Amino acid sequence: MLLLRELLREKGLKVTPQRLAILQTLKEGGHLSIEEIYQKLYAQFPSLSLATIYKNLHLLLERGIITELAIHNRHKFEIVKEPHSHFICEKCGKIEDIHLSPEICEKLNQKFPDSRQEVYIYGICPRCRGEKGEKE
Amino acid sequence: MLLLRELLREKGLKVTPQRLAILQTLKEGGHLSIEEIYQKLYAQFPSLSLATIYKNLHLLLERGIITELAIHNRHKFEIVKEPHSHFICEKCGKIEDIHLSPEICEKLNQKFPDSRQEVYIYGICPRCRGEKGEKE
DNA sequence: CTAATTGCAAATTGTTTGCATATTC
DNA sequence: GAATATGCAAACAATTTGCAATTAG
Repeated sequence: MLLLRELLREKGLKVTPQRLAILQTLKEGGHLSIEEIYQKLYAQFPSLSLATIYKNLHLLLERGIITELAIHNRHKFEIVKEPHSHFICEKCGKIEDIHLSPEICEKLNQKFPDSRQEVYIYGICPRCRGEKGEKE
Repeated sequence: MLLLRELLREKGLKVTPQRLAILQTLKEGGHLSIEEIYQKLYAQFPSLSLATIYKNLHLLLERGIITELAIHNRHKFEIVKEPHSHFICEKCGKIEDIHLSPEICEKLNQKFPDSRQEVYIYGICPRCRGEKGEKE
């Protein structure tokens, strides 16, 4: 289990309540947009400014503490963790971490050594698929 | 070889010089951002407005004539063609179409039936890797 | 105490909208 | 001629910057 304050110190960043809160939110929320982070934090930090979030996300990206997902035009961020891919439901918009099978990963790595693969799978999630009364 | 004007008519869009130019540019350029399209067209169409490009790209997306690539935060567009993936050079930023091996495609389709996969491979392209005098 | 961080307001950049004019079919 | 498209300017939204006040180490 990663201690957020240590993570920050390790990377040479000061530990501030705002930073911890941003990381904590990402940790809980999984994949969040800037606006979502702002909304979630507004309750505990009415003084928190968007500028601070922007500045921090840039810093955290730079230091490799978080990554940015390119889900079409909605930027999402998540804390760096083990390599994984993403499934995006085209109906409800939910994003889920998925793990490709070892064979696929191996094949990709074989074909593109020394590279980083980002795989996005767009489809309908089980929940949306299964629901009888169409949600929308 | 696809005739752009027919493509437009098929989809119920009127054929205008601006539209043709935008499509032509995309066809030649491969993957272009809005700004890039604008730059390229400015020479032949000094009157062309960004608003027109925005409006047209939305329409073309809607009708499935073009697709949008989510390359981190730089939106790129390209004309719809056979399924393919993209390689992005982290050094020079070049984007190249790549084709995954049939085995990988098959495995992905098996694992995620009825879905669309977007695969981005980030690495250093041969040109950047090979050049002795570092470009930057 | 020093350097980094915050948060405001202003500046900048990116995108969308309304509407009068022009164009396509 | 009717419906659609263009392009301008204005509106709106997203992101960045400068800076004085505050905080972490």
